[in-house]
Amino acid sequence: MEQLLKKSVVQAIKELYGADVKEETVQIQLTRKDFEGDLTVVVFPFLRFAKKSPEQTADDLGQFLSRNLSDIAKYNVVKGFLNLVISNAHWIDGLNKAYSDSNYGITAQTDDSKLVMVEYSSPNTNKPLHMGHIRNNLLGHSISEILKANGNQVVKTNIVNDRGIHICKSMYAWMKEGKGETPESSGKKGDHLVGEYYVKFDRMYKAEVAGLMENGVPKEEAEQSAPSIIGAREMLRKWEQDDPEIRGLWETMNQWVYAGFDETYKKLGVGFDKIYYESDTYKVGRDEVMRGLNEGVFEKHDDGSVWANLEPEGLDRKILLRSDGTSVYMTQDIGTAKLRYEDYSIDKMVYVVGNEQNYHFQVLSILLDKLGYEWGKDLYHFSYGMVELPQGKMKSREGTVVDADDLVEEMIKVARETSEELGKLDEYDEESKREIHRMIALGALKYFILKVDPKKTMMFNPLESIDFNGNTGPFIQYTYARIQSVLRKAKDQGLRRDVAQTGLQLREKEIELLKRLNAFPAIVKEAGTNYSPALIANYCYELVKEYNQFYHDITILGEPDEAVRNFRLVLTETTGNVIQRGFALLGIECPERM
RNA sequence: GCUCCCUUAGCUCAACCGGAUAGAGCAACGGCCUUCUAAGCCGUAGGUUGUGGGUUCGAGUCCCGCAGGGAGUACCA
Repeated sequence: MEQLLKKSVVQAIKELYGADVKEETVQIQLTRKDFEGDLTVVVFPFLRFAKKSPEQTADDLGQFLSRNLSDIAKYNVVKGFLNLVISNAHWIDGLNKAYSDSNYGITAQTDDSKLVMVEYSSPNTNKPLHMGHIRNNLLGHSISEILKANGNQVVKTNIVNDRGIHICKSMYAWMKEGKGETPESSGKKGDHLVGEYYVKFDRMYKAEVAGLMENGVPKEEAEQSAPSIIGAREMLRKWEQDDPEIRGLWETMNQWVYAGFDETYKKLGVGFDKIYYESDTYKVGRDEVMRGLNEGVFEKHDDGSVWANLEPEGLDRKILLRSDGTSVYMTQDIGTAKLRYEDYSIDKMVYVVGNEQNYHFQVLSILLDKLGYEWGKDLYHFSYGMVELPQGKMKSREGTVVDADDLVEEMIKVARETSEELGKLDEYDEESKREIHRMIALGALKYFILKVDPKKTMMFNPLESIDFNGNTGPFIQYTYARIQSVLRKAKDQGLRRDVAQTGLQLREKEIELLKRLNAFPAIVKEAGTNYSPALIANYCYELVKEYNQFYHDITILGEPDEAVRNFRLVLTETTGNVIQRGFALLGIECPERM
């Protein structure tokens, strides 16, 4: 409709004023609620062609459009805004299409679909996942679903940062103080256990540095010469030299962590098509760096470290290999990228990584370009904002984190309590109840995170917890459950549904709802081009708010006129389908009752 | 120091690449369950969009200055 309208406006300007305007300059927006109408044309841009007042110009256009477009029932002019009222038949026709199309709003993949690889999660294997990782995982999963819904082929990938100084720190502390503790012996989840040793390392290290400083060693020297950091570095060096003992311990501890991560991923409902391990890719990266060095792209310092000089690009120098020959983060990212492009014919590479790494990706892109990869500059860093606590940023080492597993458990507990208080599920067995509580808890958590603009820093206050009323996931799930309840009752009464008649008189709430439903495909597209699950979340909220008003004001099953009742049932079912489809794009499930 | 980002109601967030009188939820107060699920619906109150300029028919949105907050700039990842 909007496309058609734009074309007609262009035509109108030509016929009325003899000027050529581009379709892009035609501004169509939804009419504000305070005015009568559905769509509004902004006429200010055309005044210079019309050489008339805004009101007069709008009126000219209004007359032209209602003559030429049958779906325009009437129009009115307020200042420079032309408000168009679209016919009911048009909206009902749109509803019927949505109702009959089991993929309404979704663009199917085809043979020449683009292949998009989405990297997300990418955890370090030295500590458990926290709230920040949850945001990353949920965004990555949702973005993947949204890209699929826009006709792309998507490969979800995870680069596990399983090697490096960080894991050596946990290993060092475990060797020193672990006394052979394992997940089995302690009953602790593997990632949590390893994380504890990471924290222990930090305490050990800080104590050593403090001790050295008390003995008059300067701070910087103390930080470099503390026994624990030297020990950890030594382990990293041995690891890169394939020392069997170190490799054995490393493998054991990593397995503990993977088992823990798998559990958390499963709970969150996220997954991957292809997993890369830094322990495999860093060598490829190291080879690439050496190649760059030989080709004169990088430079070697006297101490043996290898650097990229990015000063010509207006940036700094960046280290690529340490003086002891070990790799840094950047080294492996180069290798990982190369491997991926060898493994897949990638049209677009998306990195879901926090905005604290903006600089890193700027550099990565330049380095790959320097190494001769033409796709280097096409990497897209989906840069999302941090999750902050009232005390500020989360820090794993200092233990100021909201643990992912704890948070999910807490949410389930609250969901169960709320549910039991309301008592609507009393006649169900424990198993079904647990399943519904889980859906609601995750719905609340996921929606809470995904409804905010990914680019923005967001605040989470653990003390206030996450709401289940108002603009929340459970509110939207509740509406879905309510809809299913109506549909079940309709079925019990033997009511059949069929496409609605277009000639019906409609109530205002019904038209509002129809308009919302009509907008869904455009929202899915917009969410795709903007990489924004938040647009889907906010849309679902507005749709559901609209539906609840309709539900409250207007009877469905009690309507005596069969055609009208049928229309309302179609409207109800379609709303339910759109909610479910929209929520699926967010990775949120909808319970049939709650 | 240098670079980038942020600042909207008491709190958490919206505002469709510059459009009409800046919207929701939470918290507060008041109404609505004999009727399709009250995790709902309706209403009241709450704002000089951090601040000062500029650009134009029109600025929360674009440009410049200032204040406050954050991130990056490591032989950390």
